[in-house]
Order: sequence, then structure tokens, then C-alpha cells
Amino acid sequence: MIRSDAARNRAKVLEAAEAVLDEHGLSARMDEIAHRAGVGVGTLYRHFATKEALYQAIVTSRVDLLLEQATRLEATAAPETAFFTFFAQIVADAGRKKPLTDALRGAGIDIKAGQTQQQARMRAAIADLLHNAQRAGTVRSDIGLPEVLALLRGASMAAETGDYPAAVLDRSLAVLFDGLKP
Amino acid sequence: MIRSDAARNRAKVLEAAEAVLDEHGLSARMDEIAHRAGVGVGTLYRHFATKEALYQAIVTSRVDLLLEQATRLEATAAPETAFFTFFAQIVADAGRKKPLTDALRGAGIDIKAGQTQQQARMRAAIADLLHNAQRAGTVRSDIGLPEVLALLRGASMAAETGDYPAAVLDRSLAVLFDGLKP
DNA sequence: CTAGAATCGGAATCATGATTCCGCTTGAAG
DNA sequence: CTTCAAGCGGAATCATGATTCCGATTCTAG
Repeated sequence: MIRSDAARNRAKVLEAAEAVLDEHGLSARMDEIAHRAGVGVGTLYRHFATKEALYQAIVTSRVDLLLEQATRLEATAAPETAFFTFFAQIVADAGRKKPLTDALRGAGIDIKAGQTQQQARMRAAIADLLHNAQRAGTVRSDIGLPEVLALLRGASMAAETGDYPAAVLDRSLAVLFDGLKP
Repeated sequence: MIRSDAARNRAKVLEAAEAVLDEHGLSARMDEIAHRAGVGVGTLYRHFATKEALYQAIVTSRVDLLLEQATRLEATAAPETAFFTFFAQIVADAGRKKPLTDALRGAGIDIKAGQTQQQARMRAAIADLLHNAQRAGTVRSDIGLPEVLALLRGASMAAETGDYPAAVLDRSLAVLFDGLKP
């Protein structure tokens, strides 16, 4: 049986880690996470073998959230707008959550087997939305997934650095979107 | 009098540093630079007090090159194209030279007084090219310098990560440029 | 309530890299 | 050709953080 305190601590660690990672990105320190969780480093390591494992756990869950979002959009929203909405969603997320961008970027964390599969699903989701939008005529058809991914990464990274006012980012994204239209 | 061997070594260090930085970006190791320069770390430190000072030296000289380029373009090329040419130039450079992007990004190296002035000049140069292009009607007039800088940074960072084929980057940039047109 | 296993906490240990130190070399002025 | 200050090499030292260890504490089954 899993001890109740252990479960509680695991949750506290996860929460603290998320906060600290959002604040410092990949360079967050383990002892700060432990401290913020009100726990010793030892405890932290009992739950996550390594810093990377901890990141993985958080990033994975966030990407999952995004993937759900994509599925929902594909089912719900008009194909004309779903693509752009999702694109904007990712960029907005990146602005708030550094590690996500770091993960999209692949820097620091070296992506493992399981992770790769998730990445593939993400890529597939974006490809779907893109194709629908192209079929619907809201995205120019002379570009493919690679171009979109490159642009998405650029936009996310710019948003992540975060010293731009929201209005500026919005207008920049609008420019990008105009360029993506036929 | 400056000893001839010292001058020679300084040059070797600079050259090696440039190569290593292009390869590893900000995380380059000092001893690798020293080794590649065929010199001991002590020598390296005799010429540059600190890792940051070494970066500064290289980044500054590169940005200077870019600034010259801007001046030349402004004098020579048509205002319709000068802006886009320079934009592309910076992105291309970023793809080849990590530390440049890092500097534009301001990460790691914390920019010092002298540096800031150079940055200001760069900003001014871009602003000029932008305004000329807007006056000539090749760039939409509902955006300002901040938007352009954000887009430029995003594009540079995407290019820097470097795992995109050149063709993809070219097409992505073309999309961006289309978005920038009126 | 009690024993025993699972968890804790956090000091000690490791690893990685930057920076310092200092005895040895070498260029150049006289 | 000396002299000796400037310059050199690279081992030793520091700093920063991740990871390990182990005695002290809880849980929870019985």
C-alpha cells in the first residue's frame, strides 16, 4: 500500500516544481524545489530519480493537456479557425511556461523513448489541423508541416523570453498569421 | 612594448573562441577554447579576464559587422528591399553563429554599459530600415519596431537551433515576410 | 499498541567548470 | 650576450549544484 504521506509529498513536489520551473526554466535548482515543497531533497529524489525525470513528468503532463485541447478543437471548432487557435494557444502557453518551450525545443532535456512518441502525436495533431485549414482555404497550401513547426518554435521562443508586452506579441502573431493565409 | 608572441596568442585565442562558440554556444568550455588555440588556460585568462569578457569581445565585433552592413544597405540598396535583406541577413547569421543570437536574446551574458550602447545603435539601424520600407510601401504601416524585433528574435532563435533544412527556413522566412507586407 | 517497513531530512559527497597561482620560459632592450 | 619583466602552461583551488547515504521518523498492518 502506498503511504498517505508519501502521496501527499509527491503532489507537493510536483506543484512546487511546476512553480519553480515556470519561474526559472531549465536552470531551476533542486533544493529550491524541495524547499518550496516544504520537503528535504532526499524526499524529492525518492519520488523522482533525477532532475530530468522530474521535468519529464511535468512536461509530459502539459503536452498531454495541449493534445487534449487539439483533439477538442478538431472536433468542435471550424477547421478555418482551429489551426490558428491552437497555434496561438501553444505560443501563449510558452509565454507562461518556460519548460514547455524548452521541451519543444529539445534543449537540455534529452528526449527519451516515451517522450518521442508523445512528440510524434503532437506533430500529428498539428499536421491534422494544418491540413484541414488548408483544405478549408484559410492557410496557404504551398507550405508544409516543417515550415509550420519552424514558425511555431520561433514564435514560442520569442514569447518565452517574455520581455515583450502582450500587445506586441499579439500583433506579431497577427503578422505571422497574415503570412500564413493564402 | 607589446610582445609579439602575446599578440599572436591573443589572435589565436579569439579565433579558437569564435569557432568553439559557434559550435557550442554559451556553454562552451574555457579549456576547450584554450586547447583549440594551442595554449594553456592561464594564457587565455591573461588576455580575457573572464569568460564573459571573451564573449563580449566576440559578440561586439560581430554586431559591429552587422551594423556596417546595415549602413551599407541603407546607402546602397533600394529602401523597398533593404529592410528585408537585412532581416534575412541577421537570421542567416544567427543560424551559423549561436552566440550572436544568444546576445540578441540577452541570455547568459548580462549586457554591460558599453554593450547596451551598441544594442541601441542596432535598434536604431533596424528602425531606420523599417521606416524607409514603410514609407516606400513595402512594409505594412500598422506595426512598429517592437513587433519587428520580436519577430526577428523568434526567427533568429528558430534558425539557431539549426535542425531545420535551409529550404524550410527560407520558406518560413518567406511566410513571415509576406505577413509583413501591406 | 507495537513492530517493521517505508519515508524523511539534510549533511556529506561528487561532478563539472571557471578562475587563480606560481615556478618556468622567452622576447626584447641595452 | 645578458638581464629580467612580461607572458606562459597547467595543476590546484573554488563555486555551484546534482545526487547519495543513513540515522531518525512516521505510517499501517496485525
